Amino acid sequence: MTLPRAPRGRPRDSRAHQAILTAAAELVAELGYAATSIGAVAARAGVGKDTVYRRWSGKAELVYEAVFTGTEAAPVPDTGSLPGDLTALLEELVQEFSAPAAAAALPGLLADFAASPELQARIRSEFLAPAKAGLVELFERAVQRGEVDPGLPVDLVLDTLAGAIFFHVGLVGEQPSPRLATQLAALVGRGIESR
Amino acid sequence: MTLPRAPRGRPRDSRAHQAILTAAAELVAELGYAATSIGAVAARAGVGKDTVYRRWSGKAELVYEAVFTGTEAAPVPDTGSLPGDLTALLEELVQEFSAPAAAAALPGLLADFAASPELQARIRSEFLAPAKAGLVELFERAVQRGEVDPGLPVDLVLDTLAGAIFFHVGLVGEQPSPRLATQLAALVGRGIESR
Amino acid sequence: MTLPRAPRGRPRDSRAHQAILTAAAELVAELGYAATSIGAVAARAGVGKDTVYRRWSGKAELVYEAVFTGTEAAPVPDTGSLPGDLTALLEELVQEFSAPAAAAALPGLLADFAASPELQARIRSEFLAPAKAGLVELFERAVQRGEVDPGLPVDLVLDTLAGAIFFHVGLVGEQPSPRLATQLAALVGRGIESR
Amino acid sequence: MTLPRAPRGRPRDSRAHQAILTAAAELVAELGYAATSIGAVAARAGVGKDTVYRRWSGKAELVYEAVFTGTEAAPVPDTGSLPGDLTALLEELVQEFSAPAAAAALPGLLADFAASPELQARIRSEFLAPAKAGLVELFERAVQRGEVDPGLPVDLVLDTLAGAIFFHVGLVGEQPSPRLATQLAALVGRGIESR
DNA sequence: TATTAACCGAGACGGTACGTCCGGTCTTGGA
DNA sequence: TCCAAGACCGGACGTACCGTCTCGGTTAATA
Repeated sequence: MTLPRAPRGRPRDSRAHQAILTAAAELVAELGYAATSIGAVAARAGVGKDTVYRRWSGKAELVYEAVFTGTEAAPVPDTGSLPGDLTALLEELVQEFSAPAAAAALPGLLADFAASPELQARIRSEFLAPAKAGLVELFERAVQRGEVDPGLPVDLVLDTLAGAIFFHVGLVGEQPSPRLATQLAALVGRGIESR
Repeated sequence: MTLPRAPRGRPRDSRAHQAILTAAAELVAELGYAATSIGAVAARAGVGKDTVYRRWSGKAELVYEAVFTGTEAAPVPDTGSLPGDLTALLEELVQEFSAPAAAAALPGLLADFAASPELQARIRSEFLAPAKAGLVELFERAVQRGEVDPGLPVDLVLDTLAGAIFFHVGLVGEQPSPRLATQLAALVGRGIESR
Repeated sequence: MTLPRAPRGRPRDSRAHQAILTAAAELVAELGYAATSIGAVAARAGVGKDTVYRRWSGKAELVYEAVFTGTEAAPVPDTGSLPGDLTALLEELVQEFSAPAAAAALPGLLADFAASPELQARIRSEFLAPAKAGLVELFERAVQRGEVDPGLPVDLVLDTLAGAIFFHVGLVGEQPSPRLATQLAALVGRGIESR
Repeated sequence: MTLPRAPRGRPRDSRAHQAILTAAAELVAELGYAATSIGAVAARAGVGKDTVYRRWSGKAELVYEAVFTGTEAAPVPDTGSLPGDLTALLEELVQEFSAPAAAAALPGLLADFAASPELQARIRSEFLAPAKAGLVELFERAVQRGEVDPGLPVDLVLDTLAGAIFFHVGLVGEQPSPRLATQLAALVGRGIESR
């Protein structure tokens, strides 16, 4: 157990914290991920570079938190049918991935995460694990309704959904078609339904 | 018509060209994409930096050619059935994406390509367009056999297949399961077959 | 009035400052001015290149300070006679110009200074102006003793003395004859004395 | 003995020779010595770089010939008196040194010559030796007229005259005062006359 | 109330890579 | 053998960031 470690000295300034996140999200949206530097984020936030490094280990962690942690974890959709649930889930995912800052950050972010085992583990546990849990819940209900068979390769389905959207958003660079979620839900939904 | 533009002056040395590509592929496999610098590639190839910049505009273009252009364009599979064709196609794709240098390069490469409109266009026309053409051919045969309906969203299927594999390879960082191609072919194959 | 401009942030490291100057002087003496690069100076000083560029705008300014600013401004000689004063002044000047680092640096330094209006102004105000002031003082005493007439072209005399020594040292490249100062003092001294 | 070595193959193109010299003089006058590169000279002359290197060993030799060899060796002045001869000689020297291309080239040229023993020797033998010969001739006449004593340190006088003008032209960067030659002739003339 | 520890902004630190430029050489096809 | 063109290797340039460190100064909780 880690003791709570009663904090001594001056406590961290939460306004600085927020200012850094805001500055990071803005700069990523304006300049892109690669052209966003820690120094520039600190300068825009009116903060020293150390104040950034004291809280985040690097650009990837900072931008990840700035861009993807604002989103409230939406409840797992429950529309009563697998296609409906999938469509709802994907619409959410599409929306999250195609927000300006997110779309600008995603490819670079993924590259930095992929290059570091520690970050890879973090992304798996903090981003993919909850998503997988939601997907599992959704599938369990579909199994009970007889729509899919148990034993689905959930990881594969998750990689497929996320990968499809990422590839589309990352390599097109424009707002994704509004039908993307529907089409993808249909494609994958039929791919996994029982027969 | 593009004029042949009679070449003048000393022609470019094809051994230098090849040495650079080899050095780039090796360094990416050894150090990863981010830690590979143009200067280091030039040094290992025994070449001046200018000789690299004369041929490629930057790291992304160079590594892309070094890692993905060696592969011979395999013929579109024709096994007689949609699932067979898809599986064959995906096995090829999985193999190409999970070669050591390719797996090490992919995330960073995709990030750099996504960050530049010019490179984005190149990847679309040189990598995705041929793949789409192959997929179209494959689907046309499946339509004639009655396995799928005409009017498939081929782009979406392509993004789905490539995205799924990329996401899997990029975020796991290990050799992909040998069943990946089969499972994905089954998933997507069933998703698009006519009924 | 220049505001004191309260310094903020980490102060500059005076050991780095000194190490750079020492390294620059050594390299100029060893390799010559042209073969001395900022990068090599930084490396020998154990310092990043930025640390050099933060203090000096280029090689000329750095080497000038490294080679000519160590010298204490010697007091204007006062031997009681014009020939004595001139000889003493010139012996000092010869000694300063023919120190190994100075002799190696002078021609290149002069070339770089001559090529830039800003540097030209600096050399005029920081090097020539004090020398001229000393010469004026020396001449004023000689005028009072009746040795020279007032209204001497001091600038011309200064250019003549410095130019003669520079030309000799720069184009011979060896230790100047010990009689150089004496001979030159005699030549110019007689040239300006009143009759 | 070196044989005349009957030339074989295509003879050198003398128009190229002249075009290179002209281009070099122009570029030095326009951009200064340091900013003039062999490549740029070749390009402006419409010539390959090798054609330059085939005739000159480097920038210093080329610019020296381009800037200082056009001048016809003026005859040694013979006005009948030492002051007159000196003034005439110096007016010529001032004019030669302060021509636009010469003034722009001199400091850099001197630096490159000083940095190389071979070039130093060339400048001594090709530039200073003839000048010294002229000075000797001039002084011999003055000795016969009883104006100066034999045994003058001719080298020192030459360094003084040339150094004074060089220092003045190089560090002022403007057209020298028209009185420069007169003043300097008076100064040095009185310095060496017999009494 | 005084001490102390962690915070803060600023900016210098040693390093590394960038992409450009030039030097001097070499290699084409053609004159 | 020369020529124009231009590629070759090497190396310096000056800039930008990285992540760390060092200032003077601030802000609480502890003693």
